[in-house]
Amino acid sequence: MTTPPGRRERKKAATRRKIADTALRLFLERGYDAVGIREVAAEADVAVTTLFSHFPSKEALVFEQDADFEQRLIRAVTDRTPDEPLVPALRREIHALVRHCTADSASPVWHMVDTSPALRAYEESMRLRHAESLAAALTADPGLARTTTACRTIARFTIDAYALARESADPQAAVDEIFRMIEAAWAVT
Amino acid sequence: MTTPPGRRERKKAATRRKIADTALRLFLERGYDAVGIREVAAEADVAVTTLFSHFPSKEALVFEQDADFEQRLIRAVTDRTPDEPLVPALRREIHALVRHCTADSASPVWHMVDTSPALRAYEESMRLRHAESLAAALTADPGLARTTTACRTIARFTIDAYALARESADPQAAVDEIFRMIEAAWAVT
DNA sequence: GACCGTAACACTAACGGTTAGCTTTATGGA
DNA sequence: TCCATAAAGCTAACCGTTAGTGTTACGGTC
Repeated sequence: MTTPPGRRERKKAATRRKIADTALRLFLERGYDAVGIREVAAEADVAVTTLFSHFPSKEALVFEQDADFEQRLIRAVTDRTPDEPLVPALRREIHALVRHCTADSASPVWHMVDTSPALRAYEESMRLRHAESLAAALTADPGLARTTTACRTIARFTIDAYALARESADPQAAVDEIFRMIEAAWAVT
Repeated sequence: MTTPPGRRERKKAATRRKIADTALRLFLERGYDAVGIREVAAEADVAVTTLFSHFPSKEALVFEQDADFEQRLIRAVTDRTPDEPLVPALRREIHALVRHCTADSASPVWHMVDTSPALRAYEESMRLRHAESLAAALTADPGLARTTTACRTIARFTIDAYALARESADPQAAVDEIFRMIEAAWAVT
């Protein structure tokens, strides 16, 4: 634990980043389906097996920051001030996440995701994992005191809000509209 | 429409059923991952290309009745009596669907689904399609008069209810609990 | 009843993602 | 200095899936 990132770990991180950057660049230049794994590996100057030791699948190359999304959601629950109610905290975080991924700079990536069935399917199963993590955080919060089913339901609804808002013409308004519904749903539990 | 299924169509249906039955039998006997497509095709005595002309993917072999699920959901909306409110109609249908797929006879299949990541991912993207169809039916219902976002939201929530209930220890109770939340969400739109 | 368009099926060969098995390199600690 | 081990590499395949190209047999038409 006394090791301020050693050379080994730095090299590993560099390899990982080089692979991800190369992959994203090629995908955006020529299309996700038109670029093969062998090509990404060659361009990043690594072996195919190395690529797969850093990323579990081709789709995962596109969702590199996967874990960030999950962490932010969970922190929105665990790091909120003791008197702040749950749903507004979730809404605030979803607002921020939607704003982040509908920003102009991120738009080419999301356009690519939206037009590739494989990427859409992968994203959806990712979101499911996030919903499960969020549900676990809700269940663990002693201030909430709801059933497991209620927690899992609100977690799913929250992820739904993100997904629906992202596809909406007016994402921020959609978040508000859906969260009014979530607020009501939470209130009856 | 005056054609009482000709021989051609009967043979096609027979081939389709033979493939699906063979696949399900092999999958249950030896595990989904342990049985390859070439093996299913050989056992059903068809060419691999024939198999893929009947089913779009290996996973689709397991979810043969896919379309039924979707149709039932939509009919629950369109075929309800003019004065019956929406949410109870949806709840009734989800109750029936959950009962159907948690029946003892269906349990081995669902256990297989639950233990195969590929099948779970496929099921989830199937449900998404169903949610979109349901949302379209809701949007088209002149008696509802809600925003597109509200319709899509309720459609997703309904699918969530199905998915969560199926995994719950007491599925019927879970449906009721989640639908109390959906009822409240619908009421505020 | 012969005839033709076509739907269903078959065969081969390949492509692209993914993995197993094994070797090589280089880093961090003893 | 030397060893254990993590990282990366190479080969060779497996598996789902598809394109390309016939071949058969059904169904409607003359």
